[in-house]
Amino acid sequence: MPVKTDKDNFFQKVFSVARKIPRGRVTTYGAIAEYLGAKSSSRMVGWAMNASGTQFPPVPAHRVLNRNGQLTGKHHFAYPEQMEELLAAEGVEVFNNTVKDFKALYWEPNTELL
DNA sequence: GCAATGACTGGAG
DNA sequence: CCTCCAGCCATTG
Repeated sequence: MPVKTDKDNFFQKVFSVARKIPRGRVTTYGAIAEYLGAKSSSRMVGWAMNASGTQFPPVPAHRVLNRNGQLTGKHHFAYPEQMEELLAAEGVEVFNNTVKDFKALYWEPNTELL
């Protein structure tokens, strides 16, 4: 398919998948990285999310957590509380920087999206 | 071009 | 689920 957008293609791919995360569900950086075919670049996913705040439409980065279901990136939002607020607004309970029943809310793009 | 950094992950204890 | 160790790779200085 005609893509050849630019070097920021990696970021766009991350944003594209992140926006497909259903409301009230969460996923991990590794899941997105794996879906992109670069599971080894899970760190880059996090880096891409760093630019999510500058992208439009806004990317639900609050639905992206680490493998433990922890809100590792909460500090990168406008304010740390925002991540919990957004998750709570979607019915996701957060306790001590960790999503409650994270395992049950876990959403894998390559499995449920397709 | 090398060194340091990071919103990470998997395995082992 | 928690902690420690080592690997991975794009971005930045």
